[in-house]
Amino acid sequence: MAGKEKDFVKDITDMDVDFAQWYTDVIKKTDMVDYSPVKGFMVIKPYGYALWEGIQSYLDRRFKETGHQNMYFPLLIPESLLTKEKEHVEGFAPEVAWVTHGGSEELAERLCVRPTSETIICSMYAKWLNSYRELPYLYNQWCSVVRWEKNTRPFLRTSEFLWQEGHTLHETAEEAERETLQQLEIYREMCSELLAIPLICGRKSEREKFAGAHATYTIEAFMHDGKALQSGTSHNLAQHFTKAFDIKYQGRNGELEYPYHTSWGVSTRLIGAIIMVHGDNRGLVLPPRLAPTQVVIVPIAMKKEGVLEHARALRDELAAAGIRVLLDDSAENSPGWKFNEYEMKGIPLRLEVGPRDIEAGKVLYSIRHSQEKADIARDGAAESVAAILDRIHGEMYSKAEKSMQEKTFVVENYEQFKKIMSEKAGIAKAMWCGCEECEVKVKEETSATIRCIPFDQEDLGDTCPFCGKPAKHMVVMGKSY
RNA sequence: CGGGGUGUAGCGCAGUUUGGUAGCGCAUCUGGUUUGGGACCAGAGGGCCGCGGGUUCAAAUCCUGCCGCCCCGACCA
Repeated sequence: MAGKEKDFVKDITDMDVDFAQWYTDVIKKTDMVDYSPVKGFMVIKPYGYALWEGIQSYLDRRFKETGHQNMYFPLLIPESLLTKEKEHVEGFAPEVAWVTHGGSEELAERLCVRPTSETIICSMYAKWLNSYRELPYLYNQWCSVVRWEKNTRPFLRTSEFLWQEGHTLHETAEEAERETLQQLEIYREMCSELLAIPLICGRKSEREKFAGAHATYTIEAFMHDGKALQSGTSHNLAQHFTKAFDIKYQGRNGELEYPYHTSWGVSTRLIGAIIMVHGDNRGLVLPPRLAPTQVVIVPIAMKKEGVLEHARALRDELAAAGIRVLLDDSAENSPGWKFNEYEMKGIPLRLEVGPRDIEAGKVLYSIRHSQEKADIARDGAAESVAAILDRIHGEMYSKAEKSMQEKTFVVENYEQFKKIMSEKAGIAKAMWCGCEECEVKVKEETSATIRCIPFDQEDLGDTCPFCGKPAKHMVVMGKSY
């Protein structure tokens, strides 16, 4: 870059100089969110919300294909319900918002704004479930939850966030475990197929698991700066809540039984992952299958005869082929301005048509993530564009995967691990003894945590590099958001 | 809750040290010329200088109390 004029506008902080500021610049400049009058509560504007809608429509289809139905449970939960499962209330109490008054009258029992809905849902399930014939219960809800966070950042951690939470009941422990893993797999496929984000999937340590869970499984994504982002979780809750809430049914043998329970969710945090995995110094880079606009057409020298007509015909042809296309024929801004604007907004593919291209029977294209520029024939443009979009998805996934590999290292000893964690974040693969003291010590000294015990185990040695005891599992560690 | 920063036009900022007519860039509006990497000319509109006290002939500027927001930690999707 030295001595060479940048061909884009420098309104965005360099991501390698100040990644946090880069992130804030990107979401503000691309008009995805705005700060509201209440700290930690954000307005999600159309461009940000459209991404959530894309995620919703993919997942909603997958949930329904696997037999789940949507329901809606109330926003407010009586305190007496929240406190029924001991570990759960201890985990969530510090960050719960309370409703204490109705109008000017103080309530006899205060009500919490749901931080998650296990308790209210279990109280209803207890009322409804009678027989094994009704199982499994396969329900999901799309809603928002509130957790009074101390440190908030748009999408990554906000006091209110949008999510979906699935809550299912099953006859057997095996069936519940299968459901838990099946939903995690749907999340993994969503990240891979829709968001072009590679993941490390696995189980959370006892210390990191959900408050009240028997086992928590996670999809961990890794951001440009090397930090991990827990991007979705699926919990096997066993009978912890069903016993606490006295959910019983008459089983096949006539006895009263407690069902096995799962819950799983992803949130608008995924939007933060998209930004921080794919973004660059020009701004946002959106994966083509999710991008609200996949292709933008910028006409050049619009007033020259035939240019606009040509551009409109091209747009109509692409739209008819099912491509989400925008023709920017506004006269207010120059082509250069439009190039920068749509690159900042992360539109995967740009087409340019001007008098020269029309004469040559060609269309110029520019790929957002790679800056690749070339041309395609005007005839059959829709097919070519569809093929390019498909190629972009694969390239973006590979690029993210490569970047993940570059950040990954094997922990040989604690000193080396400490050194790497203090210099930069990274994805550390290590053997681990399985004891919590070791985990806590590493966290206190380096702020890195066990992100998960990956399903894909590797044998890296016999001893835990942190304490020297015999190793039990291979774990992935790192700093996280 | 600790540490750092910041608050002036819709947005981004200068002005505060040393008190004296509230400014710049972008955006907006009008008219015209332009268009292959953020075009140009001419004109116009827009302010409780975060809020409350105080000092002073005079406060964006000095003193004082409060509040908001951002970033970094501890806690968490």
